[in-house]
Parts: sequence; structure tokens; C-alpha cells
Amino acid sequence: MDTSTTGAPGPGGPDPRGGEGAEAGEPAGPPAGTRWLDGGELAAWLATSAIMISLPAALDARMQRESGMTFFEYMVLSVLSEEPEHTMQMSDLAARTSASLSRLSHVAGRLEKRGLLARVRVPGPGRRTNAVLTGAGYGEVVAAAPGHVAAVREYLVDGLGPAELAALRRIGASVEAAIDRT
Amino acid sequence: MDTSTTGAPGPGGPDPRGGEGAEAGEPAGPPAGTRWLDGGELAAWLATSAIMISLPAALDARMQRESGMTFFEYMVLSVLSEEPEHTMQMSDLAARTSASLSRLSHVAGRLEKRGLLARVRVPGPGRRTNAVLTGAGYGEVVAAAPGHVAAVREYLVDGLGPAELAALRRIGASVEAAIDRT
DNA sequence: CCCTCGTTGTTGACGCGTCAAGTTAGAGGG
DNA sequence: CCCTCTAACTTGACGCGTCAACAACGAGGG
Repeated sequence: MDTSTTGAPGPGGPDPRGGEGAEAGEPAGPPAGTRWLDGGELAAWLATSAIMISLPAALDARMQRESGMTFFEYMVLSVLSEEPEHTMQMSDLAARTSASLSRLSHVAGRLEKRGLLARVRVPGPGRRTNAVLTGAGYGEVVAAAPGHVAAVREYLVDGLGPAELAALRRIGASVEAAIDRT
Repeated sequence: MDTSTTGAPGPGGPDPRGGEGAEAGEPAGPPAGTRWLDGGELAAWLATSAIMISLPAALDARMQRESGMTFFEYMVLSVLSEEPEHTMQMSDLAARTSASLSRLSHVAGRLEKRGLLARVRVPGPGRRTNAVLTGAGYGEVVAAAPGHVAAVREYLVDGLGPAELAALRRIGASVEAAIDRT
């Protein structure tokens, strides 16, 4: 893998070479003030981008095959299944699954149509809505769980030592904080 | 965040509780032979899933806003820009970007329509096709690069120390190997 | 010489996520 | 009492990725 971010396109060195001819009217390359990534940073970023692209795809494909549901759908049902009353307010559920409210709403709609969860307006003030796991929904999570853990182990956890697992926790916290800051 | 994978849904402990009533005809819960994730593994996995969901979304949104292209499109153009003749065979480019050939083909089609790259059949034997960066395409990568590095630094690299960066490289290798094994 | 196979790449239908625009409901200001 | 704000959702259009089918092309077997 390789994604640049190295500097002026061309592996570290200058110039495009090759025969493309004169450029269009660009402001003459990058603004010069950029701090490019050094070797170690670059390698770490390339590793991350490969993970970002491959892992969700692999996980999704496998979940779809084995349990007929998406990785994200599993997350939603799973979070609900761990809640006291199998219930959570939509916006909280969205935060818990790192998703936008819009995305969650779409997913909830589909899950509702499949009879795996129900949405109920909360009577109090404001416009709260709760997502509730149905009996069928609970059955599906329980059935899907073993396959899901197996996949997570196979693709990620079992290949790592304690040091990497610890690093992952710190990295997760750092990334989340950085993104929230925006 | 929290995604289960902990055990029988319900936080670590047994039983669903809550009032859902009797389940349908499931084979009586998980097959029992499952090795659930322990606390540290669970936390690492939750961190990873949060990254998998949030980072690409954040990066994509920002690239789209600032440079009018996708994170993945940038990767493709960038890889090409680092190649000697700004050229690479489709299947190699797919491997380099961790994408399926089909995905790459669609993306190449769009980029071609925008005049950023061209595809040329290689005359020799077989059915090889090369993707080639155009002058305009090169201009766009160069213009987009600084913003891209800035985002990568802000969301990921600058928040991490040498230990985390090193761990990331090892984790990337491990995950890639595990997925390829499938 | 033909038939089948393995690569390599493309295409179309379909599903999911995003973005922008609503909708519903209470809270605060004048 | 009305008007506007904000919070909490929902909805629809649109773009991208996946999957499955297909097309192009050489190689080997019988």
C-alpha cells in the first residue's frame, strides 16, 4: 500500500517526471507550509487506511452471509439487547453507535419493517422516540453473536498481543476526541 | 460506545430480563462453544469499531468539502501520481488501494468522465488495462494533498505518540494478513 | 481443432449513507 | 398570546459500493 501524503506527488523526491506536458492554471503546487508525514507516520497512516477500507468490508460481507444482517445493524440490536429494558432513545442510540441520527433513523426503519425493533414516541415533553428490541429482534442478536465474535477474533483480536490491544484503546480515544473537536 | 460481543446479550451477566416474553424457535441461544471477549479485548474492539465508523466518514466529508473528491478517489490519483509514468495496471491499482476490481472500475469510470484519468488497453497478450493520470488529474492531486495531510494529522497522527504509531503498523499488517487468509 | 478454464475487466441492479429539507414539539422573549 | 429558536426526528434524492452476470482473451487437454 501507498497513498502519498508524502510530499509533492512522486515518492518523496521532487517532480512528476513522465510526459504529461504543462499543467493547467494551478497556484503552482502546494502552499509550501505543509508538514508532510515522515516515514513512520506515513507507514502508520497507510496501515490505518488499509484497515479502514478492508476490515469493515470483510466484517460486513461475513455478517451478511452468516446472519443476514449488516455489521451496523448488529451493533444497533446488540446495544439495545444490553440495555435494562431493551430500550434506548434514538439520539442516545445514535451516539452509542457513532452514527448520525439520520443514518440511525433509516436503519431503524428497515429493522422495524423486518419486525426486529419497534419505535415508540415517549409521551413526556419534547419529541423523544425510543427504539425497543422485539422478541424476534432479541432472538436474532443472540443467534448472530457467536459468528460476530468469531469474526472479530479472527480478523483482529487474536492476531494481536496485549500491547497492541492497549494501544488500540488509546488510539480510539484519541481519534474520537479529535473528531468531536470538529 | 458499546457493542456487546460480551456474551449472552445483557451486560456480561446472564438473562435478557425486561418484559419481552418467550422467544421464537431459536436453537436455544448461542452454541455454547464461543470464546467471548474479555474486558481488554472488548474495549479494544469497541475502540476499533468506533474508528472504523467515524474516521472514514470524517475524512470523506472533509475531502469532499475542501477538494471536491472522495478519500478513495484521492488515494487512487495519489498512487498513480507516485508511479514512474503516472500509470498502473487496473488490477495492481486495485490491490494497492485495498479495493475490489469492480469498485476500482466504477471509480475509474467516474474519474475518466471528469477528465482526471484515462484508461488504455495494453496491446500485449491477455486483457490488461492501464490507468493513466492526466495533466488535470495530476493538478488536482497536487492541489488536494496539503488538505489531506492536514486532516490525517489532525484526526490521527498528531494525537499519537511513537508507541501508538508503531503499534498501528503492526496491527495493520496483522489485520491484512488475517483477511487475506480468507 | 475445439472446448473448457482462468485471468482481467466491465456493467447493471440494488441497498445503504449522506446531505439538505422538512416536521413536531417545547421554551423563551416581547 | 404570538413569534421565533432549538432539539429531536424523519424523509427523499442522489451517489457510491457490492454482488452477480457477463465479456474479452490466452492457455492446456483431449
